[in-house]
Amino acid sequence: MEYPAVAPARRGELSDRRVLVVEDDPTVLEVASAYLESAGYLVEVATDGFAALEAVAARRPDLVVLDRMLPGIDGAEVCRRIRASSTVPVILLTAMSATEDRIDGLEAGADDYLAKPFSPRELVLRVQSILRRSVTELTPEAAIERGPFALDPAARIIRRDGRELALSVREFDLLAFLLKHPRQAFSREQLLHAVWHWDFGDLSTVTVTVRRVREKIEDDPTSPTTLVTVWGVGYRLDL
Amino acid sequence: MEYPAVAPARRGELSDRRVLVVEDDPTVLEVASAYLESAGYLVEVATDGFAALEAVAARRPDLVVLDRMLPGIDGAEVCRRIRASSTVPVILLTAMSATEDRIDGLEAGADDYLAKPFSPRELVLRVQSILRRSVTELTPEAAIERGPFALDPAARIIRRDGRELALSVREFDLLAFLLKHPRQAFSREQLLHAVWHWDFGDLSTVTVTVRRVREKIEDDPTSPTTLVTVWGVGYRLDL
DNA sequence: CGCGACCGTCCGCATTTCGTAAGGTTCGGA
DNA sequence: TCCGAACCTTACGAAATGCGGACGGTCGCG
Repeated sequence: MEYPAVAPARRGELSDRRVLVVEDDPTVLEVASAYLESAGYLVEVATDGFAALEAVAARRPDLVVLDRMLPGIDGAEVCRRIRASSTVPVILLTAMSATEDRIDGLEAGADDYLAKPFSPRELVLRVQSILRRSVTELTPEAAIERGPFALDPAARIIRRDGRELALSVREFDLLAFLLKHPRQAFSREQLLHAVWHWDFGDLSTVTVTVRRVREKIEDDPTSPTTLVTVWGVGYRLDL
Repeated sequence: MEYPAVAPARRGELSDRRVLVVEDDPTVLEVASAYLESAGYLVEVATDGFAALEAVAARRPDLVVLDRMLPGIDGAEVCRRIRASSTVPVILLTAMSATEDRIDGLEAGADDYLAKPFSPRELVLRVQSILRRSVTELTPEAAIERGPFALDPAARIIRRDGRELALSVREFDLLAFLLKHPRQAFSREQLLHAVWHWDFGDLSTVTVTVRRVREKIEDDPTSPTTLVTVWGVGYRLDL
């Protein structure tokens, strides 16, 4: 079996957490964003301190990756101002591993640090580690009600006509994704990427999981009316 | 005395927080108090274990800084007794940086520890870090009534259908947390962080405590209907 | 100093999950 | 009608997951 370049988010944590990356170096920004996205996060970016503060207020990310050295306001100062109005976890990227910076960072209220140059994998690991534990700071995902289906992401429950469906982790994640994007056709590759966070792999994995979901939501699984096949393309959820 | 170069408390946030410092060495006590006060905390002091226990009960501080070496009762022992009746965060001052002490401290229920001789700056930083982290849990806790359960955080009592449950400290903390966040699925790791205040550790600790709580709240603990398992994810309290 | 409560850890077992493969079926174009 | 590709169905088995039981260490109390 083949593995993606970065460890995928853990099961049950595939929810679309938003991470704000604040970095003025385009190269670093590009690399960090790519790795975080491939780990399943929605990445938003800002290239200076003011934009960062605006983004935190407006977009309410679940976590902030913040460069210590920024044009305009200093990173630690940005961190302090974020702290003045928010408890969002902050990972500070420091130029050196000097204790001076570390103390400043602690003082500014950062939750973790990473000395540059840093490994993008390690960044992903730290982000995952913090988000895995966080409970209260996370913005709760909104419940969705569409057609006969009701999705409660926090409880990890999907109901159909009020009855709770007995779904496994994969089945839940797949159906939840489709419920968030109804009436839209997705290829197997797209689903493998969006739900499994795999960059490559056996596409029949998707086929079989679709089959299993159908078994639980279709009145007649042999002729689906809700999770339909789009021939030559993939699948679509009709409501 | 030279005045500490620590960031002052932000207005409206850290003010009014009461920190109890338990330390028999007058010099250390003086220095620590000065730094904490200049950081905006209201500092109260105790010079031995008995006075500390009394102060915790009577003054209900928001955080306790506790020397490991005390005349009379041992610091770790004081910590344990505090834990028996309170969830107030405790920072333990250990004489040496030996891992031995650290383990003892964690076992006694301390939230953090600091090796002596310590930098007063760092002490302030740790205090800030912990109080910021638990700001929501420190706000005066209101009684909650949900379904058949009634939670009285101040008295540390949980009733079910009016009958008081005989819960141990850990069991109480876990059930209380779940009662505060009903119908929401939590991973073991989240629970370990939110209830145990551990950033690492054996996840089976959570599993076992869940089992013990089930024994006391479920009609049939072998097929739970209230504290249910979310397969591949964790646990959820349904009411 | 023994007894029980508490609590973290560990082990064996049962169950569930899920990727993979293999063979059958359907679809659409020529 | 024929054919290949796309899709479906089923089954298998390794791995993951959860659970009960038990053990040992610590602490409180008589």
